[in-house]
Amino acid sequence: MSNASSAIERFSRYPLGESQSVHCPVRDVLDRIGDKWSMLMIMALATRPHRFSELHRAVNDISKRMLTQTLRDLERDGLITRHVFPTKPPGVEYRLAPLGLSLLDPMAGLIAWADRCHGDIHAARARFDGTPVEVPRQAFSARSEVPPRSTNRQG
Amino acid sequence: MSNASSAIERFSRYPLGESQSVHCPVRDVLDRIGDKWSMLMIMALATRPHRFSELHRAVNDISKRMLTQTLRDLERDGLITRHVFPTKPPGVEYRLAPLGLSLLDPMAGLIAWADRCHGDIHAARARFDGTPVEVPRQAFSARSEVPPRSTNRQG
DNA sequence: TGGGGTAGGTCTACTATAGAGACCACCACC
DNA sequence: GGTGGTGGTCTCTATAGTAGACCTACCCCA
Repeated sequence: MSNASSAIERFSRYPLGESQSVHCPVRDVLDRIGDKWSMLMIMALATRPHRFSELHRAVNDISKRMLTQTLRDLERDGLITRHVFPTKPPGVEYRLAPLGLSLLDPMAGLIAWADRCHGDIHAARARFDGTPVEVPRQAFSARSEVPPRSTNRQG
Repeated sequence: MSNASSAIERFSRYPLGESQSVHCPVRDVLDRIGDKWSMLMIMALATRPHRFSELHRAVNDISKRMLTQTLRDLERDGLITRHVFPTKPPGVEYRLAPLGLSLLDPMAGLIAWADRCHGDIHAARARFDGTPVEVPRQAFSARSEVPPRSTNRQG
């Protein structure tokens, strides 16, 4: 947590709104790699190049459609490259481009955090789900007709 | 890129498939903070506590519905806390919990990367969109009836 | 010689999720 | 006494994601 304060300073420089998204690399990049599959692809490719179906097996709950689309977007953004081998049937290999490689380091920090903290997160989640909401979320509405929303929406 | 290789080693330890997602903190955490808004909220709250409508103004293209939901999920996972002030009308303040604070550091690395590389990403994107696909993506199907997919899907 | 398997995708239909915007109750202010 | 601001919820619609059939072309096996 040493440079968290410098992080704070850095964050405060960015306008987060959509209207300035052209000035906001954060929005720009988060929209790209912050989807459900992109980081998983990068992680899979981090160790070695993968074939299409290898990736499909590695991340076994992605649909082929989303796999194709994610891979294409990643290629479009220069994070991965696509190599076709003229075998029969042709094989296609995906590998990290230098830009994608440069993402590994910052990603590793996030992964490490996830690894450290997912226990705490689960604990907090269990606590939250178990704790009845004594006052309704809607700050006004003091009317007692509305039930406390049953509190156990264990999504 | 100094510890990218250690990152690679780290990544290779994780099973990325859904079937083992209970063993995969990456999936677990990415599904939470890897959505469209969570990181933006964390960033906004990094500098100081915010009221509900302050957050809405800071990230002006989020709907109130998603704002509520994102905030609640973040609270549920122990990343932020929610404080109600008994003013008239009541005010609600959101602030980073220690767990959320600990996320700032790894996030800062990602933000810095985004800042450094979004120029390259845009360049790659323009290059990709400008480059006609000389061979159809579908590796077989050498039939020339299918047009080269018009290549300019400038999404 | 014909059927099944594999490769890398595409296409269509269905479903889950996000977004838009109305609404709520209350109060301060002009 | 109408307007705007408070923190949300609700419903409806649009968009995105999922499941799964399908495609071409080759190989192996019988």
